Amino acid sequence: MNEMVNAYTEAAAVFQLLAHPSRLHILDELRRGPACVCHLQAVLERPQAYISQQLRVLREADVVVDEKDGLNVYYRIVDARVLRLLEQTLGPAQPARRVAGCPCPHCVEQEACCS
Amino acid sequence: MNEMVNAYTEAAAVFQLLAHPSRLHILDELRRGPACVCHLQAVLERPQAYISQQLRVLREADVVVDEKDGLNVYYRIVDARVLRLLEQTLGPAQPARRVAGCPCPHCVEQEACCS
DNA sequence: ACGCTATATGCAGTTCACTGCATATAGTAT
DNA sequence: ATACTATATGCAGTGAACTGCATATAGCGT
Repeated sequence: MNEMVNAYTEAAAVFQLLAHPSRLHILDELRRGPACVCHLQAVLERPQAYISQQLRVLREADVVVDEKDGLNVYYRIVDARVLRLLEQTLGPAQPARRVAGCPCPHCVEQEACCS
Repeated sequence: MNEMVNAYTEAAAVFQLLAHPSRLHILDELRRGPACVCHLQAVLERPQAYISQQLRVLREADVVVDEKDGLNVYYRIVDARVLRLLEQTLGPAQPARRVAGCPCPHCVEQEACCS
């Protein structure tokens, strides 16, 4: 029976991660594809430190992983269980998108250089 | 965009309800079928007041409803979304069962009256 | 009416997560 | 080396959730 209690505790820990609007928003954005901190910062309209804090929570729970690319750090979801829960709750993932306020290479349009 | 933020807040509230081992245990037991407070009390091995507290949280969130039958109050899950999340996380519901320490009519075996 | 059982509610102490702010690290460019 | 950008970390204040305990309600049997 004790192993069952632990099962509930474990499951509760996963739900705890999702029980937060900002983290949910971050994860929903990451469902679209890997994104850097500045991207999430622009989408959530929250201070950078705040985003990093929530990302740390998700990272330490092995829900997301980070991948450095020069100055930028790209995060992506690696927990299939979380992905299923997100789909169940928020519906199918939306397509990736560029974000206005984000200066990362993925978001800055390749503009004509000599206009 | 504000309605999206609210969507995250709403979803987070649901996850918050599930982000607790005792509530998860209670809901997993209720998946087997309606159960009275004394039943849950026996299963969780927690004081009655504690069980009622958690049930109140679930009731006020419209996840469960109560139905009085004499002295006993039977609870059951009415939120399909929560049922799906439980199945996703804990697997399929187990069959109903009688519980030793529970004095309610559903659990007390109909013993031979004159033995 | 009285007592007994099943359940609900109120309240207080404690813990813990959330949030903001200041600062540290690390990579890049000049 | 210096300056700048992107991100991470540390710390403290606040508030909310968890928990336990005492008590209230409500139905049943005598």
